Amino acid sequence: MSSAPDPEDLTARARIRDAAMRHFGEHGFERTTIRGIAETAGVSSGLVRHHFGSKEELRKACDDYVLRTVRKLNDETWAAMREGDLGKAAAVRRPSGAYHRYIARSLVDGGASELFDEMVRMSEAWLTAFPREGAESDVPLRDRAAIGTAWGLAIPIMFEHLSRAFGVDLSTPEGDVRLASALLDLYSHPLMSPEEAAAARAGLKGLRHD
Amino acid sequence: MSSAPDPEDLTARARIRDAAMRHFGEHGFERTTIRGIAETAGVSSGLVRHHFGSKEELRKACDDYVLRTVRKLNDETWAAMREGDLGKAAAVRRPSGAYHRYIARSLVDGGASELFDEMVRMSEAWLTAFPREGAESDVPLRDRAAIGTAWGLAIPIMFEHLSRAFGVDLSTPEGDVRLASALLDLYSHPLMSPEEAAAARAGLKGLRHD
DNA sequence: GTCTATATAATGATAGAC
DNA sequence: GTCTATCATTATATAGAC
Repeated sequence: MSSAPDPEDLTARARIRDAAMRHFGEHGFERTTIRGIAETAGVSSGLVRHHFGSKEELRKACDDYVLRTVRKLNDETWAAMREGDLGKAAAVRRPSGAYHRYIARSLVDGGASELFDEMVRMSEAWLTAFPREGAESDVPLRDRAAIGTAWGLAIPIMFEHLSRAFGVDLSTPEGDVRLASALLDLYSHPLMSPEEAAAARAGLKGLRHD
Repeated sequence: MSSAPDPEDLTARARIRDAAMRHFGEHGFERTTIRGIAETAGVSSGLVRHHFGSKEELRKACDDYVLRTVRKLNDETWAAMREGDLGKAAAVRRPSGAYHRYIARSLVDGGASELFDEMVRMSEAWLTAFPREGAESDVPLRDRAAIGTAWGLAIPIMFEHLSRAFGVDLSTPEGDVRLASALLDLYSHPLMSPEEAAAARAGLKGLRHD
């Protein structure tokens, strides 16, 4: 899916980082062992230390790499949209399984603040470039972008749960279409009528906070 | 916010479980130590073992408790809706901070499958009881309920990130209103126009899966 | 750049006294 | 029901050879 590997890749350092990302994503930071990463990367634990110093530094390297990758994907999506190639734009945005779990974990561990903030800024740019019709809301753009980002991330974060609920492995082509269809349906139809929203808003006003 | 504590609470056993939920939620399962839980609960580590046998069993007890709590909240929401008390329904649904992080972690660790599945069933019931207008979609109810559940959970899961993006602590009354307003806005306005959705759907069809 | 071997610290589990 | 003391395991970090 595009995104040629960095030149610095293919090296032992890159293999270690990729293995780390997989282990962190699958087992979480704490349960992941340097020895396990080393084994997956086909190197010794000593070499991991040599390249990254500590487990914590290794995580930072992974965070940086993910951030760079997301930026690149965003740029590619803009390019595809400028060319009017919607299919390509969708393909680029399609989440690549390798980063899914790592991002999900990282987000919940609280370590991916930079990534989240950047994605909110990206969402703001998208919402500005493609405003929905009849949009004269008093809700700040930033707020909508933030929730949009959270909703977008909810998919990779709960990927396994969603697959189970759908009854299909969403990482397969069939599952992918099912997921995209459902998302498109939800994105193009409001979940509440204007009346329901007004009623809820009114109910909100009379709310006691305890 | 309703939900009187279980009768079995107030005991050392309950204090341990509550402390465990806090520690698991804040630091994750692996990083949490039995000694730390014991200290927070004001008991010895030996007593934790006495009551729950092992760390894993303790986690299961937490999962059960959360599941029971979510069921109770759902029932209370139905009751409030039947009474037409929308404000109360909103108040009940308001996430209680104590379970937020625990649920978020649990969901990402893959341990809360039962909870997620139950919430999807609850969402199906809600979507059935309150169908949106003009709903003659070929997208299965279950699929929409699953994504709706994931979106709903995205808020507590990324609570800190959202607070940072909003520039307000969303657990405060002011933040709460900001969040609810934004959610209401997004729920009552489609993010895509029918034309955009159709174009995206068409783009999806011509997609190569690699 | 890469490896082996070791030191040190922390943890879950356990046993047994009160 | 509740506690203290101890064992066995495991992982990071380190040192140093090749």
